[in-house]
Amino acid sequence: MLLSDTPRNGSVGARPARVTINALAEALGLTKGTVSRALNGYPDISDSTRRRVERMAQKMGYAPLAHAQAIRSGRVRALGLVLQVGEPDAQRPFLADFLAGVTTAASAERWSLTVATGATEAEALETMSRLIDERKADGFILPRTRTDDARIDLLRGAGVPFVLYGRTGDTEGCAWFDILGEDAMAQAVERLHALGHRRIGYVGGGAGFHYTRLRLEGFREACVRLGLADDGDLILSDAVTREAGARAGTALLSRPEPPTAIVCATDLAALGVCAAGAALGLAIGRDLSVISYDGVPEGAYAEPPLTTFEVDTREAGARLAALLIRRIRGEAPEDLRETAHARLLVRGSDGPPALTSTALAARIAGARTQSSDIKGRT
Amino acid sequence: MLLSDTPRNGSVGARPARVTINALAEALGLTKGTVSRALNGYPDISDSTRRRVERMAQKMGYAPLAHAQAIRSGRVRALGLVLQVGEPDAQRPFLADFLAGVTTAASAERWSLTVATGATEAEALETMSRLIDERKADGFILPRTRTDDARIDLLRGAGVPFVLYGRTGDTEGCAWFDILGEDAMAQAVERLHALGHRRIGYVGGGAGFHYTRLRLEGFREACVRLGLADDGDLILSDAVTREAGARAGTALLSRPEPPTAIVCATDLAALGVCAAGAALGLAIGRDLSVISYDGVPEGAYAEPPLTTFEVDTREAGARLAALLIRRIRGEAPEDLRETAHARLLVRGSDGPPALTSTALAARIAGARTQSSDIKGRT
DNA sequence: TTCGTTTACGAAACCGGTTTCGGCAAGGGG
DNA sequence: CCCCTTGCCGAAACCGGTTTCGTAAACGAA
Repeated sequence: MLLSDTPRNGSVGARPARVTINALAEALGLTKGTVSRALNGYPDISDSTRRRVERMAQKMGYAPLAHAQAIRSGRVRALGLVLQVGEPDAQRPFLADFLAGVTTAASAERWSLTVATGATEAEALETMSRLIDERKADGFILPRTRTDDARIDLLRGAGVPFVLYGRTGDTEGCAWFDILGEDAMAQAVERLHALGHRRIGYVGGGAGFHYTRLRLEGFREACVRLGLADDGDLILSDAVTREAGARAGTALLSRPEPPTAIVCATDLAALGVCAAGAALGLAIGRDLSVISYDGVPEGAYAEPPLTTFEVDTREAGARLAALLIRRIRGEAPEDLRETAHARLLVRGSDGPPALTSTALAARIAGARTQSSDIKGRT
Repeated sequence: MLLSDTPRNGSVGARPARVTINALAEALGLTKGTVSRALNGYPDISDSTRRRVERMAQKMGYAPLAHAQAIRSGRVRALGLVLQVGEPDAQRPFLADFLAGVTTAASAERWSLTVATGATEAEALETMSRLIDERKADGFILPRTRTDDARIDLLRGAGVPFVLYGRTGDTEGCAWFDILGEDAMAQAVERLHALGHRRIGYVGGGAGFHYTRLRLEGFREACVRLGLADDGDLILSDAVTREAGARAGTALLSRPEPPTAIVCATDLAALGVCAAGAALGLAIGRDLSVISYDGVPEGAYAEPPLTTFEVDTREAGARLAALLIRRIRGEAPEDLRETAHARLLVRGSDGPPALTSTALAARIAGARTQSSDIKGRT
């Protein structure tokens, strides 16, 4: 043919030929149809024959080719994952762990993982369509779910199985695994309240992502439950980068009655808040407490190290893979919904308030004057 | 059959049937064999027919199923990538970029990417064998190559195409893409020399990885060329974590004649070196200069931000994918070797030396006494 | 005109599995 | 003893492609 082809078996190291179902059948004195049925649990095969086939398959090291099976069954035994790169993403440092979880769980069932990417949402959708068209995956894991998620619409429409990492608005036909971020946020408030904080600020996550909504709800619920003023002024949103976190932190600390503690929906925002606080001369963990969520590695090396809720991303990947395989095998989505808890990692960024809100406001005002003096001089 | 199967076309949204080569052939009044040959560039098809087939294929949206092609051709149009997780890895923050590069380039040729993981080298090898057995990939990208790499032996033995991200000891049959880390290290030395540094230390990378050897060579070559004392005492190795970097930094700064600048093979080690220097009361960028390599995001937020060599990981992934596809198509490995340069990112961790080595030693000795005083007190 | 080559396509085998169908033999009931 | 099940397996179709082989028609040369 025209396309350049090199037979792989050049020279000496010729690869040993694969054991096919035909070879196996011949060795057993059976037909390949019988062998196939024996291996796939058909009821019209005697137990003795089935055992004989299985033993011989084991002995000869027979493993069916997924793509050969796929031609008839339509299943390639592959999970699909389309990553949307190109926007800030707190989960990115954990990608390797996530992949480890997914692939390990998939391997256990002899499934594999097909990964693709898209720079924008539109591109991700397009990529997903292509993978569906080419049957490169039997189903998809959808990370970073939005309240209103176009990927879900696409897959629902196409009738392709999927499982969410996160929850979403319209749950019909959705299977998912999620960490209860709302519980973590509530727990953060409880902890700060117990430490003596009475004005607690909040810096939320990215707009549109469902976790943002849930975590804010968790924060609010705990505030109400503990009788803390539900002061809308202390709640800011849409901070997923250090820079946005710093802006939000500065804004919160500039309030007439600033919070003595700030809960953040993401570590990156929290690192920004800490930087903003430090820039105002505050000792994080004393003058200002910060608790956040994610467990990014950098948090451990921040000064002070970040108190945060850690997520077992690897386990999440493993659960998602297992759920998706079951979903592809036909189980109802309603039966495939799991949640887990984040684990609090107590480090150095929180503690009893060293100052009251009023005293804090004075300190901050002082720092501002000083810093503008400095600015004036340089 | 026994295995639970749900027809995907439940309810209304039944997926439109795929366009098969048979449907296409029928629409054209040709046989599927002819259509196949027309689409695959066989010479025994007239130009007019070929054009007619291509137009109709376009119109009907025909795209062959990779796994159906694979059954005959043995090619699944998939690249393989086995990640070794579970050990510290400076490249991890860039995994998403790397995958973006690989998958984008692969998609352009209608290839996909199969990802798997292994916790240890043995597990990674086993996983790779499984992928080969099950033909889940036609070839592999090997990241983080070692001077003596077991994966290369495995793939060479099995006759499976591969391409290295990095170079290796025995280059026979190897295709690769690599960044010239040795040039970066040499450039770092030149820069520091030009700034006035005369005693420059070095903290190397992980043992066994080929980049470690190359970067050290680059450092040494530049030192010799510039007439700097090739003082073995100023060279330390095997630091790929912050902690190891801190230990190495402390060790170098404890020398009788400490270096006024330290070049690091990895950013993580450099962050540790900076922390160690700061702990000794040194102003990084003045009392001690540090230049490293990788361009990890945290480097930009360190205090001071790290001067480092940035790698275009996404482009690397794209190049590797393109090279591997060509390799799988039969091109000779010797023709598939590319390199690129890292880009210097001048930030705040380097500058002219504020102190001589002797003065620095005195400062450090002073800091040590003071700190042990403090330790004694607490 | 005739005969040997090309050209260009059809027909069918093939890849490695799965699934349907049909039938033989053993077993059970009348 | 016969008939009807039932159990169990072989035979063959099938999935969606690729590749080989054969051949009719067009073409070129003698």
